[in-house]
Amino acid sequence: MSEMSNRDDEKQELKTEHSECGGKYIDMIKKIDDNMPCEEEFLDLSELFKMLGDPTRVKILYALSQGEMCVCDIVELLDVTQSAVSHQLRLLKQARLVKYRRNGKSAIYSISDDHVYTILSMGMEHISE
Amino acid sequence: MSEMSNRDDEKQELKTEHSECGGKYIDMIKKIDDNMPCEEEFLDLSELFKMLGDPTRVKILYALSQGEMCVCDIVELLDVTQSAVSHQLRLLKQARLVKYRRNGKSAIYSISDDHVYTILSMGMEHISE
DNA sequence: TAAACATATGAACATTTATTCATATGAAGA
DNA sequence: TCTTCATATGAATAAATGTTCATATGTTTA
Repeated sequence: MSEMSNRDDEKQELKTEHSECGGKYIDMIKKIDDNMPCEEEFLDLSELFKMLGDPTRVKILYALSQGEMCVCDIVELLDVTQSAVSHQLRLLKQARLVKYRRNGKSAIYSISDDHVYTILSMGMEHISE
Repeated sequence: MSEMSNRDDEKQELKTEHSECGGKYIDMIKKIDDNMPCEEEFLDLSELFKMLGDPTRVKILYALSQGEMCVCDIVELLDVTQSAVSHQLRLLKQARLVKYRRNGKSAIYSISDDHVYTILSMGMEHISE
């Protein structure tokens, strides 16, 4: 987790006492606490995963991982309403997980960067253990 | 996404027609559809990410990624109620993302496998782009 | 065995979230 | 310009989720 930098300047004072249970771990805990990523970082991280934490969105992302396509293609591929797809695409767009361009009447969506693909694959690998 | 096998035997008939918009993509869509992972697979996948899609759980997992620790250590490290931590640990345990053992009065929790760590790191990398 | 500590859990509550339905916007073609 | 197709969006609703509070369970020690 070396990528996690510590941007939290107003970090809380470390308690000088520790409950009995983990007495021997105090130093370890203190060290971890000093390097804890800040609240905002955790929020961003969970926000990212939250986007992947819905069947419809994960399907959409999987579909797009195969190549860019328009909304009606997605609607046909998955068994989801056009409206539902559109709503979810908006969320994915806001989260910058997908991008889109207009082509005539169509809106062509695609995965915005390779990380998304990688994370999905990791997830897939995990669940098939 | 080669890890995604197709376990869905009762797959829907492919529509023979396609709306005008993506006419030229028909073959691509058909090919993608044939290889779509099944519903259950998508459910499992989104379920996994859902577990990572909450600030408290992500914090807990981050803490545990630094080493095993007991509940009260986690409570101290994060700024969360003992009850909230316990509830979330139960979910994480159900999802097999963490495991635990008892040590006297304490319950020592730890990350159940390396994938979790890897996925977290990927996520971190993504949000700091 | 009684008290203290560590953790777990059920119920209640407030919030968030995803879908649906109806409709609006926007682009292309007749 | 009128119609049609493709997509977007607002409001409403139902369901899922996370926290809190109170309390239960389980373990150690006096």
